Amino acid sequence: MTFEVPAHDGKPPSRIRQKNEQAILKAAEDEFARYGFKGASMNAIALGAGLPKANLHYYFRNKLGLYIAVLSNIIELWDSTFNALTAEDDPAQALTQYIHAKMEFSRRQPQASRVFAMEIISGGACLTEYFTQDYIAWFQGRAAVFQAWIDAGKMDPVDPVHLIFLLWGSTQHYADFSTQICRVSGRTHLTKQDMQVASDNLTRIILKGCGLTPTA
Amino acid sequence: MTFEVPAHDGKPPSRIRQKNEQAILKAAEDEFARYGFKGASMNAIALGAGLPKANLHYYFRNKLGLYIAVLSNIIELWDSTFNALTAEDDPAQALTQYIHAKMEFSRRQPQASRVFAMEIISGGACLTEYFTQDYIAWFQGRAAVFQAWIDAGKMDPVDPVHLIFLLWGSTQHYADFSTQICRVSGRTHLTKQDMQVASDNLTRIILKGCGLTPTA
DNA sequence: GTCTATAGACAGATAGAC
DNA sequence: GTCTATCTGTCTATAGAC
Repeated sequence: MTFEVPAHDGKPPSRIRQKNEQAILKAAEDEFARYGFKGASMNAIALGAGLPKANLHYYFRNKLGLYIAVLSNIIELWDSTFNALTAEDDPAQALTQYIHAKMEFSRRQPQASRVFAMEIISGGACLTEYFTQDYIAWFQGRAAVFQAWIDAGKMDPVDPVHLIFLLWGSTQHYADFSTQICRVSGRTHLTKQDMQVASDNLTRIILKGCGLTPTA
Repeated sequence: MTFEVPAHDGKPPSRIRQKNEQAILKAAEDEFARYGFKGASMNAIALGAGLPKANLHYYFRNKLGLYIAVLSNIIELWDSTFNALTAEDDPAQALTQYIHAKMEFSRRQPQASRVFAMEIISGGACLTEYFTQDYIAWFQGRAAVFQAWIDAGKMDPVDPVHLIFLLWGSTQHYADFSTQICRVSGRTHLTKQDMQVASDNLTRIILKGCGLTPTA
């Protein structure tokens, strides 16, 4: 899961370096979320970070290196949340928490979700080394948690793999498609309260749909 | 819902014109689905359509005009499917059919779904004239169908608006994120059978989650 | 209607002074 | 570490011959 590409190695990062790298990564996230890898402009990222364009190439080898760095940050965040689920958990409680965590992520870091979405929609060429055999094994291990719940009679025998896609698709939709959601519901942005209502509805339907009783 | 931008007006379209326009629209759909509006290249579209680059500007005013034409085709297709739902329908049967129709759309026209997804993720600037007051009214009318089912005691009192987002997000996920779905499940592409299994699982969970009994 | 040639803007990347 | 100036290639769009 680690394919960070540091521009320079060995030396301990100075305070200036850390601050500038963070500013660049933030500006890059916004630009890549809006235009994807190919459509993004290094010049626009430099402007957003408040630095001359040449400095980007000092901190990151090139456009692709910067893009990979942004993607890595996102993916680590996602995987750690999903790893919290275990076969020993109560499925109703665990799924409620997971849906809530994913929705919180969609609320707080929508740009990160969008960069990932754009990359996948574009064919995911930059993630070929991420989707390794190790990743497939990891995913199957995650699906096995759901299967364990089913085998223990704790939930309906739904297809675990498709349940995962349902969880991912429905929660990320609130980050990736928030523009559409706002327009049709006459909002300028999704508030914390809007997201709470959305999260509750989603939890209610999915839990009941899997034969689970909501937790108090 | 109609903002087609013909490059030339009045005259009846010749056979050559129709054929070339179709070839351009198809190539444009592929290019825009992969790179979004800004990242797409008119040169690549021309290559894909088997025409010199200058001919694109003969048939379409400019890059934006071509993009709008592609987007229009997509949106008309989506809306007509959603319009099929009425308050008089049996909700279980209607939702089953709608999910199936949306999944069929994700299977047969994934590129169209991706162009729309990219546009929304990018902020939907090109769709501002699409999301009018008329559209909001239309969307509320659609949500009212679900509310009618609820008021008639035919289904659980879920939030109709969020149910719609769930239906859209979960079905479009199979078009937009098919790359990721294929990678984690070790497939090269999603077969008709894969999509049938996905559709059945989705229908099962959502129907039960809304307090509906699957139709025979 | 078709296609070659090209204009003019902007892309990513780098050299080299400070 | 920072920043100006610039190189090279690609972008959209168009002019004008056929």
